[in-house]
This record gives sequence, structure tokens and C-alpha cells, in this order.
Amino acid sequence: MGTAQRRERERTELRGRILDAARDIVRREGFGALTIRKIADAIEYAPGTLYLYFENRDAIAQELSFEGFRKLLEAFAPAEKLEDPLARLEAIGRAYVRFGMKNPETYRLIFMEDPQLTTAVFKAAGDDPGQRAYRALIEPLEELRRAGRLLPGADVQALADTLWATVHGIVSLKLTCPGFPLTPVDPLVDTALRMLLGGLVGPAKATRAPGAPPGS
Amino acid sequence: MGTAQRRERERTELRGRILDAARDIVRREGFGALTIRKIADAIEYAPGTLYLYFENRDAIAQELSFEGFRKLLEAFAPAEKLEDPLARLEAIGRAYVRFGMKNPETYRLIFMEDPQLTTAVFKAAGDDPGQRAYRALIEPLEELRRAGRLLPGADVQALADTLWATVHGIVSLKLTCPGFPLTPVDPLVDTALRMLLGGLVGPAKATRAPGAPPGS
DNA sequence: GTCTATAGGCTGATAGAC
DNA sequence: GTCTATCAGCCTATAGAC
Repeated sequence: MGTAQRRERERTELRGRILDAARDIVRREGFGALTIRKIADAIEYAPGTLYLYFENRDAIAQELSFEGFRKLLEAFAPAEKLEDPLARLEAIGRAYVRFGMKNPETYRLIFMEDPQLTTAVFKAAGDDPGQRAYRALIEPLEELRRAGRLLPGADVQALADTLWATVHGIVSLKLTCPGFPLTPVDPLVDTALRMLLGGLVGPAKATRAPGAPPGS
Repeated sequence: MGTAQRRERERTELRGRILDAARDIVRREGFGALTIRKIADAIEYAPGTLYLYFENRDAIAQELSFEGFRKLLEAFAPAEKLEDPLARLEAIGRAYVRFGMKNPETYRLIFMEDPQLTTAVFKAAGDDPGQRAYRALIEPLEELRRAGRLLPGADVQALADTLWATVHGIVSLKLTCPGFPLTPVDPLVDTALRMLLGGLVGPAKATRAPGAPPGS
């Protein structure tokens, strides 16, 4: 496996160990606590050595963000296999929130810290992962539209952006406002998806009350 | 006016000028750039002097957050005067987003920076402003419920939290991800509110397609 | 490649003169 | 009340020895 060899080479070349240590620090203490010295301490090297592997601190943070975004996309994979486009949208939304809650500091780093970093991630974490993430939302919506299941005149782009904003809102509110909103994450996601997706396919299909428990 | 006298007293006591300078720095350069020395420079005092008026840097940041949250509540005022509860909800959502876009760094400080700060703001910026903000959402929803305009079994709390998460999502995404989402703020808010509130009062009332332009 | 050492900067906060 | 001076600490990044 070429990938494994490259990873092994990187590891022996210290690069991998630097990233491992950096990832650990961000996970445990947040991006603000990520310093060259702390990483150097963790891997038991002199701080200056790190500059042989990364141009500066930001380059390390960027690498971590790329990596995190790639993992987010991987977390979408099972959802993307679902046949029904509506079920796909729902599953992607849930996978997104789950990723954010499981990796709070990584999520913060990617989506809440530095606009420049976020922009860089969208533009260049592999083969245009920003577009790939977007397509995960746009594609099922397009499929719904083609099948005539969207109301006429629906703007697929605006719908995708709204869905994204909502799941991002849930995650970021939960990360920064513990205790607010009062509703626990899972029912909150249930309600949000029901409200957003329920109206999507037209009034006729919206049979359950938004905010009602799933079994009602 | 007692308030004016107190403000004047505070100003002569330097406290007001410190806050003014701090507010300016946060607005222009963000919370990360707020340092005791920078404030002292701006008001042309020695750094140590500030400690006679504030315990430490965090106390200044907290005061700014309290102030910002109070202004957010004030921005709700015109919306809260509307009679129709659904129109009230919509107007509050729009006012929220407008506030965030107009005061990006203040919004960041209050809602996106430090969980501890955010918690403090909710608990103690005057007479329980967190509850007041919450009530602004809960109350119109309760009114809708009482009027039988919500579907039976609807969870008012979850609905309020979802609305809040969505507008927060829109603002915070726009602040950290300029360029993503691609949809401009105003149509994004239109779509989100239509999707969320459209389904709220039951299928019969949802006549416009989510994502369609308002006139369709 | 890795080290030590250091330049040059920033920070919050305090002590003591006036 | 306000100052100066300073402690004690952190930081990035680089230069030069080995």
C-alpha cells in the first residue's frame, strides 16, 4: 500500500509525530493552546526542529484542519449510500452533528476559529473537499427536484445552505453555549430536520407536527 | 436623569472611557486583539491604572459582552410590538441576524468565543437577559399553541431552540465562512424562516415553496 | 538533523514612588 | 489616582555549533 508506506515515511521523518502531538493538544486544550514549544515538548524535540518540517505554526493548524475536514467527509459516507434522497439528506445532517459533538475542538478549529483557515480548508483540502461536501447536500436536493418532489420554484442552493446553517447552528451553539439551548442535541436535531425537511416535499407529505416526538 | 448622571460619573471616573476604548478595539480588531496595554494606549493612561477600575482583562470583556447582549435585546423591541405571533417570530429572527451581521466582532465575543463568557452573559447581564431573550421566542410560540395554530404535540421549547440554532447558524457561518454559504444573507434568512415557520402552523397554511422567491 | 542559545516580541499583573 | 518600573511569563522564529 503506497499510502501506508508514505505514512510510515512521514512518521519516521518526524512529520507524522508532530501532527499527532498537535492533534492531541488541540483535542485536549483547543487551538489557542497549540504552540510550537508545546508540540516540541510533547515529542521531546527542540522547538527549532519543527521548522524543518513546517513553515510555521499556521501550517500545522492548516494541516490539522484539512485532516479534520477529510474525516468529516468520511463520516458522510454511510449516509451517502442511502437510496432515498430525503433519507440521505437527513442522515447527512445527523452525521454532521454527530461529528461536531464528537470532535468539538476539531470542529471549532475548522469552522469557528479563523475565517482564513476555514476558507483555505474549503478550497484546498485534497481534491476540492468544499465542493464535495456541498455536493453531498446539493445532489439529493437535485434528485428530489428532478423527481418532482420539491415544490416548483424551489432554490436548491438556498435549501442546501439553510440545511447547512441549521446543523452548524446546532453544533456551534452546543459547543459555545453549554446549557443553552436547553433541548438536548438529539431531539433538537429531530425537530430541526422535521421542520426543514417536512415542508420540503410539499404540504401533502408533512403529516407530523414539528416538535412532536417521533412516535406521534 | 439618574442614568445620565451615573454615566457622567463613570466617565469622569475613567471607567466609561476604558469601556469605550475596549469596545472600539474589539469592533475593529476582534477580541483576540484586546489587551490591557492597547486600551491604556488608546486612553493615554498607564496600563496599571486600568486595574483600579477593573479586576482584570476578563472583567472588561465580560462587561462588553453584557452590553452587547443588552443591545441585542433592544434590537428585538420593534419586532416584539407586532401583534401576530408568527410575524413576531419572523421579525425577531430577522432582527437577530441583522444584529449579528452589523456587529460581527461583538457577536463573536458574545456567542462564539468563550463558553464561560457566554454562560456568564446568559446568567447575569442585568435582570436575567438570557431568560428575556428566550422568552422573546417562547412567548409567541405559546401564543400560537394557545390559539390552536400549532400542530398538536408540538414541543414549544424544541421549536424555540431550533429557530435560535438556525439564525445563529446563519450568522456564525457568514462570519467565519465568508463566501460559504453561497446564498447571500437576506435570501438565506427568507428561505430558513419560510421552511421553519411555514410548516409551523400546519400543512394547510404552507402555500409557498421553500426556497422560492417571495413573490412566487 | 538536531541541538543550544537567543533575539525580539508580546502578555497580565504588581510594587512602590509621587 | 496615576505614574514608572518591573517581574515573570509566554510566544515565534532564527543563527550557528555540533
